[in-house]
Amino acid sequence: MPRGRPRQFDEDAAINAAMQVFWQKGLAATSLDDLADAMQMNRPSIYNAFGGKEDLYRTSLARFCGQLDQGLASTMADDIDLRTGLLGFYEQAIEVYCGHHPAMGCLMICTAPAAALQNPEVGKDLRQLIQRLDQALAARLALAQQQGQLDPHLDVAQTAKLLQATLQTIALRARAGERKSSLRKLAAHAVASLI
Amino acid sequence: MPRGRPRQFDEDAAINAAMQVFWQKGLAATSLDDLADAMQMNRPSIYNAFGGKEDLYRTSLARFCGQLDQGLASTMADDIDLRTGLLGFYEQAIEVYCGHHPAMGCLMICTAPAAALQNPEVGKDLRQLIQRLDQALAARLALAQQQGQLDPHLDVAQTAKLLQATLQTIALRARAGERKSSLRKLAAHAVASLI
DNA sequence: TTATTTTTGTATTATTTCGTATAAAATTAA
DNA sequence: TTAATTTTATACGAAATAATACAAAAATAA
Repeated sequence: MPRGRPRQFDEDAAINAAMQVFWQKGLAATSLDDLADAMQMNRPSIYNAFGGKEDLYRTSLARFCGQLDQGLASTMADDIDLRTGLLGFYEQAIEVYCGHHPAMGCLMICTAPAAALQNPEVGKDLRQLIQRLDQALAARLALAQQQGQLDPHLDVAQTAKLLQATLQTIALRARAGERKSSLRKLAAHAVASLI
Repeated sequence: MPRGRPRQFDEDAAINAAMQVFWQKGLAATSLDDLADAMQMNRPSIYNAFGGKEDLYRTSLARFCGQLDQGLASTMADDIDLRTGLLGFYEQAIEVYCGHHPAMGCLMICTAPAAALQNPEVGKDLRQLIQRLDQALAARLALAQQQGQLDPHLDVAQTAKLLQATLQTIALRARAGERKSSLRKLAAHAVASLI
């Protein structure tokens, strides 16, 4: 047990609350007062527990992408058919991206690019997350190729990038108001035409 | 000739200056002081000539996308081979997206989504611009199909969306620091695998 | 010349936002 | 019980921002 006065907030719940605000408003348009309201904390407590606004944004980003990662790992496990798994991954993403009214798309894809130049650390996060997803998808494609479930001449690295492009367009279109049904059709067409 | 004191600023140059600022910082992180500095105008003149910040952002957005439109029309004219034209369009976009240091990607794709929920008019602009590009690409694909230059079974509407997805991922990756050479490879692979 | 119109530039006011200072509160360690 | 530690909550001050008021400037129209 730590020594001082116990915290009154739950760290997970607080980060989740912050994440919702950032997801809706982006980094720049979110004030610490907005965060304090949503997190039910006062500003000094936020500074003390999480650092400044950018730190908290990056923490939220990491959590959001961690959840997507989990979705990727569960739907696209090596023992699940590649195409089935991919469609499941997109389906899960669509549910997240369209899970609010209005739909908010993806925290990373829809809000981090705007902040990336003003906040170089965010830019670095964005770059790394894109790279990681490219690599994860390429690795899964390479396995399928090895197992003879994929055209052996397919360029897995480039195809992985186009599969991520599909995820990105789903995120953007969701935030722009496109319907789930339309996004599902798009995902299906991407899988069918790319691999 | 209008009656009063003549304007000291050039409207086109002023909008271009504003566009540069929005392109780098996004809507929310840009203040009217930033704009006044870049446009070499004082704030009351900006309000008078262009309305508030959101109006000026939408004006910048329209101009930016108008320029991309021109690029699309010139590179993908009906009398130019579809694949050649598409590659030319992507090449042109890459030059624009990577034309600064650091690269800024696309004003629309990289900054409008973050602002879309707070500023419904921006959301509407985003939605319409995405739709227009889908339609323009689909129309060009349909023509090529009619001329026997494309698999007649290809779903032109869905393929158009994936071609736009390619443009979007190029924009995002450019802003995240990916190199021109890498983006060119991606564009080439997309064209080769999608149509 | 005089009146009218529009832009310009300075100034002003109110609001937001950030970051921190400070003291009280609540816990553990000694 | 006392000291030490950490969080909480209020408050404060500095800076940024928005939006407008107002008078001077520069043009045209009569």
